[in-house]
Parts: sequence; C-alpha cells; structure tokens
Amino acid sequence: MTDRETTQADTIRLAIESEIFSGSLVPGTSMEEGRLATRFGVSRTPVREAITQLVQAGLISKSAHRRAVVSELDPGTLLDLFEALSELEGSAAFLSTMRMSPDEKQHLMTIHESAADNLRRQGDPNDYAKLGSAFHHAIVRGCHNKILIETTDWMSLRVLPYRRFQVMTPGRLKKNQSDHDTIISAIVAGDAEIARDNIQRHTLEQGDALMRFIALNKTKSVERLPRAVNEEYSL
Amino acid sequence: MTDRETTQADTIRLAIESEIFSGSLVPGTSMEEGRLATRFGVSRTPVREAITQLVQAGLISKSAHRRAVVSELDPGTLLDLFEALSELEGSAAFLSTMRMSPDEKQHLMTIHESAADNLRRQGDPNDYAKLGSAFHHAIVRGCHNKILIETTDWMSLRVLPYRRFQVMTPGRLKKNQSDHDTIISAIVAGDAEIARDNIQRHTLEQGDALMRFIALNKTKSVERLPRAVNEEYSL
DNA sequence: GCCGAACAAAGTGTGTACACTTTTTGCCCT
DNA sequence: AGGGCAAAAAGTGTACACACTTTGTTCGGC
Repeated sequence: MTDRETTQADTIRLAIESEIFSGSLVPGTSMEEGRLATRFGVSRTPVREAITQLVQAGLISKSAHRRAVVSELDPGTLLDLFEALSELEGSAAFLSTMRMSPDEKQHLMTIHESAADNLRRQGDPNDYAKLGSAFHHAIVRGCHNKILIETTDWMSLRVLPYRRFQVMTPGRLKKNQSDHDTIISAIVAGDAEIARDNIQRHTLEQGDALMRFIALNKTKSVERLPRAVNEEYSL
Repeated sequence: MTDRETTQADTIRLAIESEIFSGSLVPGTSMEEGRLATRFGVSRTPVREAITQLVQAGLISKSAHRRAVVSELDPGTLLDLFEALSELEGSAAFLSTMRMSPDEKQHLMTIHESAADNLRRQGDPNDYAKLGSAFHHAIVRGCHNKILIETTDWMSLRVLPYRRFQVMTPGRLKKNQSDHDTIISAIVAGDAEIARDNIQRHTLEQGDALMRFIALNKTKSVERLPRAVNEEYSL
C-alpha cells in the first residue's frame, strides 16, 4: 500500500499546506521540525524537505538556524500581491477570450449560472465562494498558457490564507455576480480588451475589500491577542 | 571565516545555479547527489536541500527515486514563458509609466542613451546586451510592486539558460533600439497603454526570434553551439 | 526590582548508516 | 546474435547521531 511515487516529504508538505489554507496554521505561527516530525511519525529529514519546498512556494519563511514561520504578509505586500494577481488574471482573460474552445466557454457559463442560481435561492455562501473561485479558475485555464496558469495559481495560493477573513454580505455577493456578468459577456462577445479590464478591476476591488476588512479587524482583535496563541504551534 | 548566515546548502545552490546560467550545465543534464557531494566536499544532505530549492525555482526537475535533471523547456513551454513574461512586463510598464519617480525616469533614459551610443560607435555587443537587460529591469522595477518585480525576475531567470543562443545581428540590434525608443517615449509622455502594448510586443518578438533560432539549430548537436554572447548573464 | 552575563536547554545543520527503488550487468534461452 | 530475466550495483529516501547556533534560564551586580 506504500505509494512508491509519493515520498513522505510530499505527504507532509501537503498536510502542512492544507493546515495553512484551512487556517489551523495562522500566518506568523512558528513551527519546529522535531515536533512536526513526531506528530507525523517520521524523522526530521522529510519534514525539513517539506519545509524547504514550502519556503520556495512562499507559504513559509525561514532563515538559517531559525525556526520556520508561516509567512505573514504585511499590508503592502498583500496589496502588491492582489495588484499583480489582477494584472495576471487580466492578461489571462484577454488571451482566453480569443482561445477558449466552445466547450470551455460552455463550462464557464454553467459555473456562472450555478452561481446565479445559488444567489437567487440564497444557498450556502460557501458553495457560492467555491463557484466564484471556479469561475476565475476556468477563465485563467482558458488562456492555454501553462506558465500563466501556474503563476496565477501560485499567487492565488499565497493569498488564500487571508481569504478566510472575507466577509460575504448579500450586497457584496450581488456586486460580485454582476461583475462576473460583465466579464462573461465580454468573453462571449469576443471583446478581449473589455474582458481584461473588467476582471482586472474586479480582482483588484476584491483585494481592496479584503484588505480593508483585515485592517479593520487587526486593530480590534488579532494584534491584541495574547501572544501565546500565535507564537507557538504546539500539538 | 565560517558564515553563520550562509548554510552549505545555500552555497551549493548558488554554485549549481551559476553553472546552469553559465552553460556548463546544459538543460537535460542529469545530476547525481553523491557526485555533487564529493565534488563540493560535503555530505549528500546539503546537496539534497540545494536540489530541492532549485526544483521549486524551476531550474531543475525531479521525481521520486529518480535523478535530478536540469530543466529542459520544450518549445511550447518556452513560448508560454515568453508570452507570460511579455504580459508581465507589459503590466509593469503600464504601472511604471504612472509611478516612476523623475530620478528613475532619468536613470532609464541614461541607460537608453548609453545603449544608443554603444550602437553608434559599434561598441561591444556584450555591453549592449547588458544595457538592454538593464533597460528592461529598470522599467520593471519602476512599477514599485515587489511581487510583480519578483515574478518577472523569476521568469527571466527561467529563460536565461536559453538566451545564450541569442544572435545579435546589426539589424536586430537596430530594431531593438528603435523598439526601446518607442517604449521610452510612451513612458515619458505618460501614455501607459502605449507603453504596455509596445514593451509587450517587443518582448514577445524577442522570444519569437530566439525560439526560431533554437528551432533552426536544433537539428545540429546542441552542445556544439557557439558559446555566444552569454558571459553577461553569469551571476 | 532590573539588566546583563554565564550557563543550560532546545533546535538547526550536516555526516553517516541503511532500507528500498531504480538501473545496470550478465546470463540463459530461443 | 538478440530479447527477456535475475542478481548485483548504484542511487534515492529516511532515520539517527552529533556539532554548533539560538533560545531560555539563572544568578550576581547595580
């Protein structure tokens, strides 16, 4: 049953990744190799390897002889990240408008309509969020450029740990849906420039909203939280 | 003399990196941990760590239980890379047009004029290439977006091992310079859209030319290719 | 009581050993 | 000869040991 293709380091990397995305590992948390090792029931070697990989992926940072720390993005960098992401998604949308196959366009529309439906019957906001991210992803994939897709995914990944702060007010949901409406019409109409501009602005606004929300809550809770909670990652 | 900040893994990573960029390590070469270890006079542990890092950087590829291989970009991926890079540089130029300080613009112009001068007096093509890359870099840095800069640099890096094939004919040099002319005028004039479109097309064309050249020479033995204008790219 | 220096504890970086996987070698069979 | 097939060799993944660095603690001076 041992998978010869999947090394333990991979398993552990995935596990840590998922803990970061799920929010159990809050940015700023420091991790110690030994504990992770015993927790996962392996030696420190594969743990170290997993950490190295995650460092390069940007999800955790580390310097020589210091503990690894779940990457913490200061507001400036977070803004840069969203700006870059919005540009990339813009480029992807531009290319996608001209390159998506009818099937891909159909798929995109299906996603969009499921989202609209979810909104109409006030379905699960989590489902809506999932559809939203599928929408973006479908557009990006449509550009048929591996590098662009990879890079966009990578940036989305780095933002992901912060997405969980996102508030989903009915107003925001509606705005989101109408944004998507505009984008998809542009793609269907074959107007690449419009598609680019709209998804670009849309993503940038999303980031803006998220940052504003984080900034608001920062002063209230997170910063004043007892340091013990954030500082050590104990089992 | 031992540097407490620089770990052996780092040293080795840098060494391998530089060998890849300098061309001593041709894409496709497979590397074996043990040999590298004895060559660098260390154990396999730091070598493995260096390799892991380079894998994440995209310069080396590796799968479980198989030897590490210097990444080889198939033509499709190389094209994707240039397309993505051109989009990113376009975005950067767009932002730079609005964000560069007078000092930065001045610096950019200085570079551009040095290049023009080099061209007029038929100076060293290596110097010209260096100025060209400085030109691009100055524009990208001008966007003041850390992530965008990092990502662009990363992509340029991945293309670097292939730049050594670039031929610098007088005609190409002249075209290059006039492209840069157009770009810089747009930036100075504050026309962000024009700046974006022009640098985007410019970089894409560069990539195209490079790929055409590689395709032509593919039939011949790759290792036998002239060690062209590439010293400047060593790190 | 507070600060800083010496010491102790904990943690990271690297060498080495060994199990398991892949690759190569060499043999047999046709 | 040439194409499998098995055993040997080579190579990778992981555990573990130990040196050196960082972090935490204690204790004496002010």
